[in-house]
This record gives sequence, C-alpha cells and structure tokens, in this order.
Amino acid sequence: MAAKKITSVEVAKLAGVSQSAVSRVFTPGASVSKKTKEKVHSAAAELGYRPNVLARSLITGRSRIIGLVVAYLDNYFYPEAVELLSNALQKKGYHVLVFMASKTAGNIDDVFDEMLDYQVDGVIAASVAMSSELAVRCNAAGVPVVLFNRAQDDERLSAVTSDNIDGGQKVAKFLIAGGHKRLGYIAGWEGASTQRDREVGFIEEMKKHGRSLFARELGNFNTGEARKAARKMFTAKEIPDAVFVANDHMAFIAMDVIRFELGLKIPEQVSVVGYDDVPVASWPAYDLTTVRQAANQMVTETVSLLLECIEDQKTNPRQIQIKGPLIVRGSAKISNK
Amino acid sequence: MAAKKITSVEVAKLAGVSQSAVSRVFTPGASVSKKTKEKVHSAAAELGYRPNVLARSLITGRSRIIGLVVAYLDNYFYPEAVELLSNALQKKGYHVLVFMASKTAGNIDDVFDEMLDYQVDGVIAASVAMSSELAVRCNAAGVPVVLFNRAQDDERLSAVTSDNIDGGQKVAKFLIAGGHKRLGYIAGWEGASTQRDREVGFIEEMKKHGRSLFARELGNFNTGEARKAARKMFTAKEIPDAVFVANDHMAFIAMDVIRFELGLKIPEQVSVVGYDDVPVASWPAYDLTTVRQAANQMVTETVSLLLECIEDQKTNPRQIQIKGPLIVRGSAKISNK
DNA sequence: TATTTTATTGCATACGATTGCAATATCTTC
DNA sequence: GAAGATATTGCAATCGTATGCAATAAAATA
Repeated sequence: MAAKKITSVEVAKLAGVSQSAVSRVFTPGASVSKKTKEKVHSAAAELGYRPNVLARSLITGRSRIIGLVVAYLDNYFYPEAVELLSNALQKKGYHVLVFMASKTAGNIDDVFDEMLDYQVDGVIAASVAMSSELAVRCNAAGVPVVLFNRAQDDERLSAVTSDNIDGGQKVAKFLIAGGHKRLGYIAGWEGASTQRDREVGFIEEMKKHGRSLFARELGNFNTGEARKAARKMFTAKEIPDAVFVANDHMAFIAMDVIRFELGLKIPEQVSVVGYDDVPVASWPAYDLTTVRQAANQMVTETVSLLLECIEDQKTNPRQIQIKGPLIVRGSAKISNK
Repeated sequence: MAAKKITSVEVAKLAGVSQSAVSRVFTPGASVSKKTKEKVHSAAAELGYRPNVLARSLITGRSRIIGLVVAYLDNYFYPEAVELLSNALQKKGYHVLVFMASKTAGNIDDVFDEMLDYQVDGVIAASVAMSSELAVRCNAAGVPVVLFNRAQDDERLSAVTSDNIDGGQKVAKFLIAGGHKRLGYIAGWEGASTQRDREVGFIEEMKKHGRSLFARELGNFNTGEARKAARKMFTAKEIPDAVFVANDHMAFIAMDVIRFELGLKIPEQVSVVGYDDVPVASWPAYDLTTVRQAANQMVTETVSLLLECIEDQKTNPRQIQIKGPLIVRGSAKISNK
C-alpha cells in the first residue's frame, strides 16, 4: 500500500535528463529548452510526479505557508474572514496553517513558537492581542506579522482594521439624529483595540453634541457575559432608549434579552445598533442596524500588505484602517417624527 | 533585519557536542545522557534554537501537517467543527493546513494535488464530495483520508457522520406524534449524503405510519435557493403544517420567510424542524427544534480514526455514525392537544 | 582489577529539491 | 564555414535535520 514517493531523480531517469533539468522545468523562469521541457513533463505525468514543497522550502528558505492565529470563532465575522483570507492566499500560491489560540491552552507565545517551527513565511493574527515583545521576536526571525481586526499601539506592528473610531462616531450621530435621549453602550473585551476605539468614537461624538453616556455594561465579546450585561442594563429603574453594542454577536444576544425576556419592543422602546454586519444581521428576525466591516476589503489589504513584507523585507509596517458604512435596518428608530 | 537562522550545528558548536547530539536531545526517546541534554538545552535556549519541522519531515517522511478541505463556511456548523478539529489535532502535535474548495475555483482534484505537494500526513474532507478515483490516488500516495460529515458509498473510504437516517426518522416520529397532517421537506444539495440520508430516514418513518410527503422543495444548502424553496412551498394553495428542513441554516431562512414575508405563525400554523443544532438554533429569535450533531464527538472520532490510519497504515477504513438527540424547542408544536 | 554488558557519542550519509559554475550545444553574423 | 555570442545542460554543493553504524565511555558483574 505504502507507495514509494516519486522524486525528481526518477523522473530524470525516465526522461533521460539530469535531475537538475527536472527541477528547472518546475521552476518558473529557469532556463530549459522546449524539448526537454516536453520530455520531462510527459515523464512526470507518467509517474505522477509533483515537486515536494517541503524539500524545496528547505533550500529556498520560503515555505509558502502563512500562519493564521485565530482566537475565537464564536463571532461569525471570523469564519467569513478565514474563508476569504484562505482563498486570497491560495490564489497567490500560499496556504494557511491554522493555529488556535484557545482560551484554555497556554500563552500566545507557545503558539508562535510552533508557527516558527513550521518556517511560516508570514503570520496573520486575527483577534489576538500581541505583546510587542512577541512582535520583536518575529521580526528577529524575519517573519512579518499583520494583525487582522485588531491594532496595537506599537507603530512597528502592521495592522488592518476597520476605522472603528469613525464607526463609533457614525453610530452616535445616527442615534442622536434619531432623537434618542438615553444612550447605552455594551462594551467588548477591554483589551481589544476594536472595543476601545468603537467606544471612543461613540463617546467623542456624543460629547460634540453635549451628551454623555447614560449606561454602560461590559459584555466582553462573550455570550454569557453579554446576556448578563443586557439584563442588567434593561432591568434598571431607568433604561436607555438606544444601545450601541460593540459587536453584532453581542447585539443579537442583547436583542433576545430585550424582546423575549423583558418583553420590550425594538425599535419602538429601544433601538439597537451593532458592529460588523455579519450575515445574520440582515436576517429579518434581527434586522440589525450595524456598521459594516468590509471583510473582503480588509482581507485584500491584509494579504497584499503581508505579501509585500514577505517579498521585500524592508517594507515598513503600516496601519491600515478601512471605513465602513452604517447599514440602517429595522432595529433602530430613524427619526423621532 | 533578516536574522540568520539558528541551526542545530551552531547549537552543537556552542554546547561543545556533535550535531547528532543536538538532534537527539530534541528527538523524544533518543539516547542522550543527562549531562549533554543539559548542555544542549542551555545552548539552545541561549541562541533561541528550535528544530526546523520542515527539514525534519524531509527525513522522517512525516510532516505533522493535516490537510483540511472545506467547501463552505456559510453553514455555521463548520466553523465550530474547524475550531474543534484544529484544537484536537494541535493537542496531538499536528497542525491543520486549510484548503478551500471554493465554488469558483477548479476541481477538488487540484486542491488535492496542492495538498499532496505539502506532504500532508492525512486529509480531512469536510462537506466535500470525493470521487472514488481521488480516494484511490490518496491511498496510492499513502495519505489516509477521512470524510467529515459526508459519507460515500465506497467502503474503502473512512467517514464520520451523524446518523442521518436515524435523525430523519426521529423528526418524522416527532412531527407525527405532534399531530401534524401535512409534512413538507426542504432538501439540501442532492449530491450530499447528509441530504439523502436525512430525507430517507424521514420518509421511511412516515411510511411506517402510512404517511407520505405532502410537499418537497430543493434548497440546495444555499441561502438564495432555500429562500425560494420556502416561498414556493408556503405560497401554494395548500401549505404544510410542518416542515423538516435539511439543515439549520436553511431552516432559519425558511422561518424568516414564513414569519416575516408571509405572516404565518410558528409553531401555531407551521412547525419547523432543522438539523445540526448550531448555536443560533437556541437563540430565542429562532428557538428551533432540531437534531443535534454532536460536533465534539464527531471531531473526536475523526481525529482518532485519522491518527490511527496514519500511525498504522494497515488500519481498515471505517464508517462511523453518531446518533444525536432531537432537541425540542419552540419552533414546533408538541401535541395537537 | 579484569571483563562483560550497556549506555552515549560522533561520523557520515540521506531526505528531495535548488542553484552557481563550468562545459557543451545551438544560433548569429560576417 | 569560422568565430563569437547565447542558450541549455550537468556536476556538485547545499539547505537543516535524523539515524545506522562503529567507537568510546560508563556501569555492572565476577
């Protein structure tokens, strides 16, 4: 059963050429005559030969593997992003090695060690907080890193995010224009730049209109805590008439609490706005007003930035922010008539 | 910037031992004295050395990479499965290289070629239909394959699925016991074994009760088509009083059509039952009665079966089916009182 | 202490490719 | 047809590690 592997040597023998010739046929841009190319190709086809990527990477120093670290896939923004990332990289001849930074298992550090063991050409860290120290280590190893949907203050780190401050501002502007008086906010995990920036934008814009936050709870981007947060906020003596929730996932949970546990009407009694515009947001059962993160655009930028860094090691790190529109749907009152 | 790689040779030099000694220190079960182990470890730590997995795989013939083919992540059953799979394999010292069998891009065949280029030790194909011919090729290459959530008639292929026939039967039994008279079915993609078996179980059980299908539409596991299917089914002259939808994803879409487009009451006028029990199914907005696919159990079986095949090449292929309970929620009437 | 047994170690080769260099073949040009 | 220019080819070294084998060191036994 255990078929012996076909190597370039055997192809060479069958084709009646040297092993180097075979290698050159499979190396784009190498010097080979048409005749040998044909001989080699037909010999290769006959034997079912394909070059061993791993052996190649040993000598070229490029594995064409990209390490992708993902922390949690609860948020349906990530599956979509992973699919797009993988597809985009596949098109460029790279492939994605997935590393789960599981909640349980040890530090991110271990995960990075494992990745470097595989000689990845680059790293995409999605929804992962990275210590600057870690970034330095990757840098030292010559492995470029791009943060996806998370930024770090460190300027030496490349990052692609949506323009979260802008998004937060848009939400505040929209809710105030809609005549809402008591604005609440359900926050995500405080260690996340996405959380921070969305809140900053939201509050800044409120200030411009002489407003301040009416209520705030912490949902931590987590199902259970988000539910508790929503309960607390909407069983208080006075409740907000609008709430901005730091991402769609928590917004859905909040809506369920508001409607089904507490019997309040959305948007008549409470307007809800989320962030991400995951597919479920457009489903009629939620019909959630939300800020769109253009996943495909974020992915495009991430991939091109990363590949640029890989191909030209002296590329400078960049922070890219992509503005997204507010998608207005039925979960929020538009005007107070 | 481009740091030179630390190799075992340099560690050996610093530790004052041979390169083989270094290699042995990092090879579990090799013969090394405590003293050299210490010397090597401290030298390695000082230089930041870690073995190159790719170089190792070249000689051992094992890459510790598992190829994971996924077709579509729309269905939220898969992100969960991917996370669990990746975690489980990580624990065993393997890692997952993701390949998208995108709808657009060419055949599965190309994807498999690319995977074999990376010398994967095994393949997990999730929601992918595999030609037997392809399976034979993998077999010839000595790469075991396990189908995840999809079975093939070919006995030579290992597969892990839920017991879809049993699931379909449970649904029929439940709906009939609930007093429903006109049972409809919205089918998934007909090429999928999951679709076929769920329908077979459903219809078989109906037959036992002297019933037959009242209406059937094709949703193809696809958002747009599922919507059309639901519309067609529920704008007919006579509509079903219960519908079994081949997976949760399509069931949500059907529920939205039924409630928000057509203004019908669930479950008073129509009962809806899905399959998968993805997280959203338990959210109050849908509160979907559905057959649970125990993702974690399926993953456990998949991983252990695959690793068994990898470690002992003479393991026979197996087809594993995992029964799942019907989770009764509010989307279906329980009894006709 | 001498001898046998066992545990460590280093040498040298192999894994499957790429690539610089020198040798050979092919093509130009006069 | 000869000389020079250019395109192909093969040789051999290399990437970073694992491992069989022989040599040496340590431990056990008598």
